[in-house]
Amino acid sequence: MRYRRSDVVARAIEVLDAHGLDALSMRRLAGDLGVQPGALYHHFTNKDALLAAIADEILHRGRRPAEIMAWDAELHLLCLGLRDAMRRHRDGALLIAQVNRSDAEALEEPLRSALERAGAGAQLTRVGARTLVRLVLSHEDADDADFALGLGLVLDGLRARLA
Amino acid sequence: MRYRRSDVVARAIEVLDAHGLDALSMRRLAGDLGVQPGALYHHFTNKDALLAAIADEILHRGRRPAEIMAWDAELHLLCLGLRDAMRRHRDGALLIAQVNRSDAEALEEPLRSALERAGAGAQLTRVGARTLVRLVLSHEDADDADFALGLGLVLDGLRARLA
DNA sequence: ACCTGAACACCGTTCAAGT
DNA sequence: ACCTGAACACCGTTCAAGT
Repeated sequence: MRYRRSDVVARAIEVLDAHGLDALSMRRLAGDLGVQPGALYHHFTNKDALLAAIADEILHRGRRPAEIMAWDAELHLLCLGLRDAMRRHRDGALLIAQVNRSDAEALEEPLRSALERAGAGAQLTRVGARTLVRLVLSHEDADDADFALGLGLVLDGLRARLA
Repeated sequence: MRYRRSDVVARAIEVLDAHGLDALSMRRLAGDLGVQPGALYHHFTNKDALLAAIADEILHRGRRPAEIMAWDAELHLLCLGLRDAMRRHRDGALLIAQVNRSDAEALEEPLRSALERAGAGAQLTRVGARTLVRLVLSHEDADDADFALGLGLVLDGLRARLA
């Protein structure tokens, strides 16, 4: 048997979409790939590393090119993009939230730079980016109108402090 | 061996505080209580039911009496109370968030009634309560000043729509 | 009613040994 | 370098049988 690291991630995403995060075990994945469980540890130091690689793949698929626009419009767009990337996969929000607990920087970074360009101080940048990311991650189940309203609440608060 | 349902919950909270949510297994808990694993299933239908009972206990310990005050001050106080209850226990936010995924009503209800008294419509009540609860649950790690700012952002948005 | 004993069907992870 | 085989140390849950 021979396979690449990226094959493991690709197959893992298929398992995720078809059966959910609970079914995504190292043993099952190894079985699907026709390999012994221990073999996966040659490509990933542990399960968290595999989940991080999956999250990375899911998020990079949903990347959009940077455009020049107002800071609040950019934040809005970034949040919608993150939401879309999550929602393309079963348990996407659950997976991203789990990975985000040990590495919050990656997801928050684009939001931070938009807030900094808007003239936000260190605290408002930190709290604004974190609040928006967690809002997206925790509203996977909400419909689009409810999500837009929730996002609007936070953006209003930011506008009141940055206008 | 003889013990009550409440003994199981009490001991579970001790395990939680001392060793974290990962260490809180049915088997370990049974061992601590000097009982076979299967015995716990006479008091709780499954592990989720036990976790729900623990969450219930943690939240009821942090209950405060209702007072007459402005709706935004009440929302602020309810969120602080929820945050305090969570933070009294190791992995408190993680536990509550997990239980909240299958039963969101219980936590949101007090916030909903405050928003309704403020004259919010059905959508704003629903989204406002959900956003605030999830904000609290996702900011366990933030310090008090950052949390207050994050809460202020959302409350500003609500005020802009309810003033 | 409440618990034991024992099983069933799983996990993540490690590691000597093979190729 | 990459994988197998086999083990270690765990899980949640069920259920006949005992008291």
